[in-house]
Amino acid sequence: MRKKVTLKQIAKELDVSISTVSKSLKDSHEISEDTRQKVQAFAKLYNYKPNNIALSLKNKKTKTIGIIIPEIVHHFFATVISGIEQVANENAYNVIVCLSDESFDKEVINMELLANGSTDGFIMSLSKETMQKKDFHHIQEIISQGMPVVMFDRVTNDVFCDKVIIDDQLAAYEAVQFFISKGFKKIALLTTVDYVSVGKLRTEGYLKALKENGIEVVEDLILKIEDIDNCSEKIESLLVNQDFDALFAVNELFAVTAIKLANKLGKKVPNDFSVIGFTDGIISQFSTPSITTVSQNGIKMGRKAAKMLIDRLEKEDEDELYTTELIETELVLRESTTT
Amino acid sequence: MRKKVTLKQIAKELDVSISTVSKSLKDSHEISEDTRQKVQAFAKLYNYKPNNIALSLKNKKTKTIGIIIPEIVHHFFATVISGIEQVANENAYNVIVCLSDESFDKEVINMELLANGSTDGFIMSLSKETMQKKDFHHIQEIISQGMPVVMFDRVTNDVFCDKVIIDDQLAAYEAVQFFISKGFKKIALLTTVDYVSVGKLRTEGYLKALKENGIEVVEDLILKIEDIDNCSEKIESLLVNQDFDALFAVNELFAVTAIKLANKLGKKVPNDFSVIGFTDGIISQFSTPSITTVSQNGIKMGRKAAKMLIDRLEKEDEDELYTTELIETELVLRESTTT
DNA sequence: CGCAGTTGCGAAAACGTTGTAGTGTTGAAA
DNA sequence: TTTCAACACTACAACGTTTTCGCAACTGCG
Repeated sequence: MRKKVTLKQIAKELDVSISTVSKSLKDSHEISEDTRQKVQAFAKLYNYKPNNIALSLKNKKTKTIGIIIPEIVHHFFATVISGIEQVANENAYNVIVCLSDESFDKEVINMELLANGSTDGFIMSLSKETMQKKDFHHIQEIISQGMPVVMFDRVTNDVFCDKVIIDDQLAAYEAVQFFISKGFKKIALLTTVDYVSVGKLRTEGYLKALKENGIEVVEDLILKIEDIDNCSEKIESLLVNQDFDALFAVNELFAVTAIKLANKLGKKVPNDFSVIGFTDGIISQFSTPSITTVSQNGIKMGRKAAKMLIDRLEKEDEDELYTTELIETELVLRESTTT
Repeated sequence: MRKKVTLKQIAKELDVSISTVSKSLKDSHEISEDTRQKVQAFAKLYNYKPNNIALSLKNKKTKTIGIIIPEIVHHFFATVISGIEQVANENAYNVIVCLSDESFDKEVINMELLANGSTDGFIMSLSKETMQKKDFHHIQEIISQGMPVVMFDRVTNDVFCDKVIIDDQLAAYEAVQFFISKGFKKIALLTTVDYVSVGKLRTEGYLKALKENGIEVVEDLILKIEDIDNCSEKIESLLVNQDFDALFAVNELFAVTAIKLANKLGKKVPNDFSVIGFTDGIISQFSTPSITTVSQNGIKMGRKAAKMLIDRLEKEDEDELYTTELIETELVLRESTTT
């Protein structure tokens, strides 16, 4: 076994000082051509690479970004990580990923762990439990220590920091407008409970579109779902008991579940009713019929978040001007809507 | 802004030595009750947490696992990460993720970067390019430096290290056996080019099942696809020109694509032919019809890999006995096969 | 020959932590 | 009165790196 070689060992071997070795490798003019070449040759031979940990300690910089997300087995979050990783890589940063599993405690523990020197900053999306508790002390604490934080997608107004979101309300509004432009008036909504910020905003967009077009809001057409894993029954009862010609779902799981249940009940999408989902994931692309959806560009979101964080890290003067960037969405037309 | 407090600062503030502070916080019996309490109270007040980087440097351990995978926007890899993360968390390890993007160079760069002190070991799945080039020097190098590596899914026999794989050949064999037990004799295969180890093994399982049952191998029923993004044409020509009553695909994308194209051509699954895919991902669950598939338990695979790595890290005596663990697969029956 | 300037290198501090090896004071036993 | 242990604490080295400062030896100039 050939352990990693250090400056000290090279120095000893060549009978020079550590400083000389370090300077030689950095092509310092203080060192004679002769010595420089000798050291460099030796270093190359033994494949010397400086120890990152030592560098981090010395420079008080880790060149590492901490990512805290609720789940990784979720296409949207995976794409965001992918985007972050791209920009991180371009800027010689590493990415360390922690999962909160939608748990407040895990979110706190992970952040505190990483904040103790392991990362230079954070990019995060709040866990459900955190949003419900509205407890953001752990984040405030980290920001107050001078460590930059960028929040994306699931954000809160209670914390001042940079944010990257899509304009959820506008996106939902446009989706519903699309329905209305097709002549649909009875539009159902499948959404989440209100503490999920994005669900709430999308609901607002839905309501706004109806109001602006003078369409009455029918409460029975709005289904707020708490538990995503057991949503079938509720959706089925909506399908059975209500009459509508279009359905807007705030995520793709709701959309595909509704379509599957409709099939079971002998209704056909889009013939009996049209469907628009949210988040352009695998499901929307590959289900039959494929689902028209509000595409939320995760890659772009990740890239933007990473850019914001790195900008702040590399900029010396810390201006307190936090910004919130909006990532544009796009309605991707597929088979679940009539043309 | 309240910067992180260090031992030195506490020592200065309380007018004691750094050692005293360190020992007080560790409840050393060398320190008087009085001093201990004073220090601990102060540390708590200022929310002292030891600096991970300094600890890493001192202990020559980072408590961090490096993960190198080809892609994160891929449900299977996401589940593996999830599994790794679970075990890592249980053992107070962190997880640092790097993406090779299926590129050899990125794989090398990322590994070398992380190997310079950032991680204690690696869990990785080879990039396509690496498998094609059969160049594993970067991995050998890291292992020879005494850093443990665990490979999963896309592995190679050319590197000696711990491995976690599914029995690809057996799994494919069983899937094809299932078809044969249903009376199907004309079984098509959608597979990858041979340098992708899993594709090759699954192909072998297919061939073995046919042979054992005395079924002639028809080359025209076997389609080896190079480029996953442009597979439609080739699959379509298979569907049009060949006649078969069952189709086995080595991943779910091939499976769903075949089903969609069949639909377009007026053929129905499973009425006209049955389909079995590989990898129990989102697509298989939510496509219509949902797809019978060989379930590859990513979580379990990740957990196992993490356990193997951590075991090796925590065990002092390094035995050179590398093992290869097999994760069992399961045929999940859904709508794409006749019952 | 004397002085300043250059060249080539080394010593040491710093980053934050831990643990070993002292050090000085007190009290009790011989 | 001496000796020794116990106590409570401090100094220092070490992990691997970078960088500032200092110190020789040599060069060139007057």
